[in-house]
Amino acid sequence: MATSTVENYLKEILVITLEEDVAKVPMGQVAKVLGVTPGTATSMAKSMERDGWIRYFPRVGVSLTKKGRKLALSMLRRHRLLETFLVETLGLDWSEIHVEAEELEHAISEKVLEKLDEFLGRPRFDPHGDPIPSKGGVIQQLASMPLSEFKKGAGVRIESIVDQDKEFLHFARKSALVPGQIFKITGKEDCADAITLKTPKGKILHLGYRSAEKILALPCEA
Amino acid sequence: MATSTVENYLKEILVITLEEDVAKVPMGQVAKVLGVTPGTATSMAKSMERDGWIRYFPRVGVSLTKKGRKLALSMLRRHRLLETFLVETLGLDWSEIHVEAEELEHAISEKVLEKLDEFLGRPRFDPHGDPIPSKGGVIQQLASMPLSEFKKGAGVRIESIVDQDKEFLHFARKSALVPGQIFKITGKEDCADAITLKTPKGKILHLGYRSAEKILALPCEA
DNA sequence: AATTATATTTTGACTAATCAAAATACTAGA
DNA sequence: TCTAGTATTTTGATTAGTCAAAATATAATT
Repeated sequence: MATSTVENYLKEILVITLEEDVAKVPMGQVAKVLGVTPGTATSMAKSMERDGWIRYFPRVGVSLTKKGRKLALSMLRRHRLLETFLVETLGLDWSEIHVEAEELEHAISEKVLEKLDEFLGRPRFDPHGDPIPSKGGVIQQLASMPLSEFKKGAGVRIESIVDQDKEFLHFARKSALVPGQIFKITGKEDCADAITLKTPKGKILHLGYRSAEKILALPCEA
Repeated sequence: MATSTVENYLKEILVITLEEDVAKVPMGQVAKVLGVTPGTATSMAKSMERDGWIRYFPRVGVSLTKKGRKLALSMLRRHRLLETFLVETLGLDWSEIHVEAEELEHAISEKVLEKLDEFLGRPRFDPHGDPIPSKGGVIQQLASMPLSEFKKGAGVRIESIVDQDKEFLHFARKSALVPGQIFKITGKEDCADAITLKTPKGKILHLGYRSAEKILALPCEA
């Protein structure tokens, strides 16, 4: 039914809606995340509205219809299950899986996906720590927030890394900034825009705000 | 470089070349296996010649260039490794894997494929019994022939089923007509176009020539 | 050899997805 | 409120892949 281009648009619109908790995503942003010119995004928006995937509000933005959200969630499920497979089963590097899953998600059928899910033991989170939508399209929303927004002294558990940049992911992993890892925020200096973290084992880590904003965490007992 | 449409054309042209051992594949046949009109096949042939994938001889047919053959072999490798994965690892039904692999083969990268190959233990044959081309593009050619061409009394080992029809594959499996299975040809009646097979365990099976032609086998001690 | 049948190619048209660049609408600052 | 800047939409063009149907070439039969 939908082409893989349409699937990509839907998925990205969903991700923005979830991450920023907005109702309508402006065309500029759509164009940016999809790597196309704004004009292209506009014309896609029109044809996707014609086909009932989204609602298009000229000069404002787009939102998903029920049908569109359903497919978008299914794409997100595919993407995250595939990432899990690539890491867990095939042992690919954490920094490589995004691009690979991006391709495979359009080619894998529901049937194969279910078998894969079963094979992986029905995981609920992907290697980045992001929740995998259920088959029925339910996605667990966590109240995580960027590391930069926690107060000094807080205990945090890393939830996910909101950046697909290869180098940054590499750095993150080397620094133990991986989902599940627990830290205590031992220092926070607004003027110097620096945050200091400490693992339970006593290892110390310094981060700038720019980086700290890309790391989502949940409060937890440190 | 190549679109997945081009990849499909190349793979099908290769398969025909291997199976029928011909140098040039006529456009009608290309159109048929790819499920497009003859006109489409012709125009694709021209653009693929322009891009150096094939040689096009008007009113005669097409053949693969070195570059085209290389990619075609790589597609065949992907296809067959994926089929192996779908059966061995995910436990999909033998009759379903062709269509699934057909999609996935265009989306899987060399890197992921190598990891998959390793994970599967570098298999040399797919579930149909067809040889999997090596990474370097070498494909083992076996001197198998259709069941219908063996003489009465001959021992045979099923090599592969040359048919992707779901129903036929289903029937074949139910009748133990699977790669590796050994039979003895206990009867052959040209007029009635019937062949009788017997398993080492004594089970008896009757086949018409139409079906026997679709089953490739190697001679072996029964 | 003439005619018929079959295979192949041409032609003209269409859809999806894209870009560049011009036109337009909105927003925020002076 | 007027203006300058930014975001969005239009316009016109391009490429890949496809079809239907007409035109043409080749092969087969009488």
